[in-house]
Amino acid sequence: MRYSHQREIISEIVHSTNSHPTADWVYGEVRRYIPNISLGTVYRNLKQLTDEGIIRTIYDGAVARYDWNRSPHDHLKCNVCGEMIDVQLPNDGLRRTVKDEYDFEVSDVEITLVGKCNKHA
Amino acid sequence: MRYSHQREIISEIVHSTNSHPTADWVYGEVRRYIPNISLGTVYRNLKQLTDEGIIRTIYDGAVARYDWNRSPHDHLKCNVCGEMIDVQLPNDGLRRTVKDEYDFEVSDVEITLVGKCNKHA
DNA sequence: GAAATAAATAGTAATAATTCCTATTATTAA
DNA sequence: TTAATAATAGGAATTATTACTATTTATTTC
Ligand SMILES: [Mn+2]
Ligand SMILES: [Mn+2]
Ligand SMILES: [Zn+2]
Ligand SMILES: [Zn+2]
Repeated sequence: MRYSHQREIISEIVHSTNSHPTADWVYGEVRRYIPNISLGTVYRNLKQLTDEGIIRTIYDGAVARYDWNRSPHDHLKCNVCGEMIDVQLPNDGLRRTVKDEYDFEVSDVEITLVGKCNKHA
Repeated sequence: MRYSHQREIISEIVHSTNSHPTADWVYGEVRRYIPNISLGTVYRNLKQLTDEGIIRTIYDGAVARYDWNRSPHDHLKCNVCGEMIDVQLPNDGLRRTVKDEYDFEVSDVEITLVGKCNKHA
């Protein structure tokens, strides 16, 4: 994977926010710097960055969102303001439970708690 | 919501399997009983059944799957055979953690553990 | 530093999943 | 039975994403 200006900007933009942006939002931001970039280029690079482990892809319902935070963590999703908040929840218990009770070898834990964030009383 | 034959069959089909089927799979099955049913009807009814609380909609990556099991539960997803297995994991700890540490009011807990099921040694 | 090589791009077409639209049909209440 | 209207089939539209291709650009070689 050789250097490209567009990938560099895309990576910087994803790294600049905690909002877990969608491809479309990233596209809008990149255009401020590269007005004629194509949406396909944004998608291709977001995928490449994910494959290289530079960012993470997460799913919010049916749409993909991108996350600069690669360390294992979970999310709180506020269904009032839509915000996705990073949290680190203990999951050793869960891992052990499924290993013991279901003989299931866990490689990845995905936890999303949906509800109301503290901005709404 | 008044009675419809198509909705009845769709509901029965979702209730007949533990496989968390996609809309397309349900469509294929319903056609064995109602050959000229339309895919739109399948989607509309799956949504209505979800809204009425008769089934649940869950997301596996970007595609919706449907689940007859309405009681709160979690999923193990085997990335070898693709199976989604129902499990009940304790989450009181998680709820309390986010309530205390983030002042976040949880209404729904979504946990998916990805890995390898016991069918693969 | 120019030429050769091939990865990356812009622009656009294609696909997949899902929703919307509308004339017709079927369910239910009177 | 009839009237009111929810639901349907069939197809068009939408949304998110991927694929295609001629051209551009980064990197390597001389
Ligand atoms: Mn995150
Ligand atoms: Mn389930
Ligand atoms: Zn909020
Ligand atoms: Zn398996």
